[in-house]
Amino acid sequence: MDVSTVLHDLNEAQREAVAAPTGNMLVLAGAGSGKTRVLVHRIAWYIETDQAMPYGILAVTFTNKAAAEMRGRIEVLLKKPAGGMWVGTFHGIANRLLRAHWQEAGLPESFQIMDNDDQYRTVKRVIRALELDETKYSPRELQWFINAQKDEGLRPQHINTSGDPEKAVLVRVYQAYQTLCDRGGMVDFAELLLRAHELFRDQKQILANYQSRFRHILVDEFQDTNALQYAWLRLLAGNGGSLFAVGDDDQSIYSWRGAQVENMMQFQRNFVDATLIRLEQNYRSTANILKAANTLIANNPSRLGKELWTDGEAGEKIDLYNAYNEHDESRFVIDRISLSRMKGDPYCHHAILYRTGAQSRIMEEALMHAGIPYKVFGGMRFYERAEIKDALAYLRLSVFNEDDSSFERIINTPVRGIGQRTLDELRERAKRENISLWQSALQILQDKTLPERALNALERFLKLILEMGVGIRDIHLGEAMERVVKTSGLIDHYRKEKGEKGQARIENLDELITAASEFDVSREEYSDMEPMAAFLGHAALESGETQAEAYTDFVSLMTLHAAKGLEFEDVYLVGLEEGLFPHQRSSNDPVQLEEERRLCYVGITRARKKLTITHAQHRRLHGSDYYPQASRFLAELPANVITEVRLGNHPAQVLSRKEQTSNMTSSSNGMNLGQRVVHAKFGEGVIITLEGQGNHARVQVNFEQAGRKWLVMAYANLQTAG
DNA sequence: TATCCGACCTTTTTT
DNA sequence: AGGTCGGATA
Repeated sequence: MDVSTVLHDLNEAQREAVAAPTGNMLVLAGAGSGKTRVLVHRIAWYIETDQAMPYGILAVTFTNKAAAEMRGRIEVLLKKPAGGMWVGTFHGIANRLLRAHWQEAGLPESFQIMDNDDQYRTVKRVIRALELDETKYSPRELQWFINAQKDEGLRPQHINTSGDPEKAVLVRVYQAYQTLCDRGGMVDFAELLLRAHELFRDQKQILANYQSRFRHILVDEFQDTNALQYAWLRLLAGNGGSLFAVGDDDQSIYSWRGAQVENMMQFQRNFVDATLIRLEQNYRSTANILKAANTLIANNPSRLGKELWTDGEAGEKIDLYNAYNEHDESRFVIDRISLSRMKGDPYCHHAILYRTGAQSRIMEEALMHAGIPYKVFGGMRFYERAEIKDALAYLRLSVFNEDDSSFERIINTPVRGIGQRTLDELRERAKRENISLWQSALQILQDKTLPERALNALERFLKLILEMGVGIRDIHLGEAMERVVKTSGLIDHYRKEKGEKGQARIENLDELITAASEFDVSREEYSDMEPMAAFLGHAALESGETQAEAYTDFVSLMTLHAAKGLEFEDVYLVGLEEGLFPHQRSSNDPVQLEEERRLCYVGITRARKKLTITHAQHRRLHGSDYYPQASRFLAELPANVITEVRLGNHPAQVLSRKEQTSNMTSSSNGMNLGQRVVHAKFGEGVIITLEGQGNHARVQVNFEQAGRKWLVMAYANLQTAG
């Protein structure tokens, strides 16, 4: 292939980035500016100009999907497989490193990867073992705490509790959790990164080897990197390497899970020779859509700065519809989609994007009612399903008896008469003797410290696992999986579950057997792993992308977060209301508010041809009524690219009588939702929530001056106003 | 020991 | 409103 092919079809800024001399570079790539294209072409450029072999290139992404796409596009461009090149997620690459250097990393050879759910259960076990009050120390929060520490690269001993007894407890849980993980050879997601970082930091020889191998490192979505990922990259890049980082600070929407946009600013300080290139020409959206996006995001004070432009058409204006309520909103959206479809646009050109997952239901109902095919993205993934995790736990336990978390998961699934008493005894002894649950069970069987019944049940369980494990490492993965599913009793167990759910679970178990038989252990990235470890790692790290079946036409429904990186002809951005978007929990903090705005920016820039925004005057949420104000983001959009949609027939007339009456009903106190009231101290406001009856009735009022207050009707002495 | 009921909570999600 | 989780109950 000719080098010119690599530079062909690129704009000036893209070409500059692709053909820049080897060195550190930060590419500020706006939405739709050909970010992946630049990454892929940069790699091809290295190879075609003989600056690098595929063997010397490392490309890192955040999702498996992005990694797969990148690899695919590179191979298309090079017209050959890119053997020897590492393309993967941070976690996938960390896993690969740790499998190859498990000894130096201080891990057992076949360490297990825990997913979120495994981690949650383990944290919970630790809290119980430490006899802490679960209501005071919630497992969720502790899990979050532990991950936040790891994301910062902190081990328990590094954390300064500075005499804070509360924090000391958190650290104690972290410590106990880590001890438990280490004993069972369990590695959580953050631990993968932490160990990979420590490996490079502490093993100079290993680091030197990889530094001399990967002279060319490329990172996608750089704005999403956390402290640890960036530190790891810096170690690997060292002084002589070249780090090509592509990102967009305006699309940083994951700070709440540790991503640090500051890494982009930091990059230029850490790599003083680094060049900065901006990709601002947009190939996706119309000029009107870009104008809206640019104007909105300009309200964020802390940006690197960038303005998208296109040489394409202005396009249609953005439609804005103020719905009567959420049903009217969904009806409006679905009517529009039907109309568009009649004009010849397939359903798959349409996406409905929302802030919170709870908003999908109303849309789904309306779509179902209208008989429009749709798909909700971002539900439970294949390998996260209970039945799949059960089967994998059997597999793990049969291979590695000491795996406590698998033991806990399946000891009584299906129910086999092993109850709380037995479990307590098992845990108690395991803790006392500092042994695994399996060993604890063996001892109990020997000492007969439980009633006959329980002992029998326990013995049957151990025998089952032992028999299951005979020679299981030596047979094909598919056969192993089949044996596990067939002998575990899971099929019968799930057959008893009523409804279609049980049937679906059994089908999933069948699919798991298929997945195991078809799993390709010969892939290059698994070269340092045993087949079983490779498969289990795959199950944890690639929890089964919710992939659309090919050749089917459907409307896509997803959260704004899930929409990042995607594009659609027609985008419906729904629920643009204060409290919902920006979300209540972000509205009080300027930093979080900026992130909400970036989220809105992401949403707007998903649209190619047409953007429609909706908000409702009245919305039922978590069982109570809200009369939200329009989102502040609407006021930040330029008026000259917006068309306010007024329907010929007023929405209220479309409502059924039942809906009208239910919405008009006033409470027993003569107060209505949305009613303006006066309070002696707080002044004027609007009732936004009504709860309870008579003397117990409480209202939430949004006061113009004093903000939101909860008041008890019996004491508040509210007067109606306006 | 298994099942049922009610209290509680409710942003975003990848690995 | 709807799902989850833990405790109470049969």
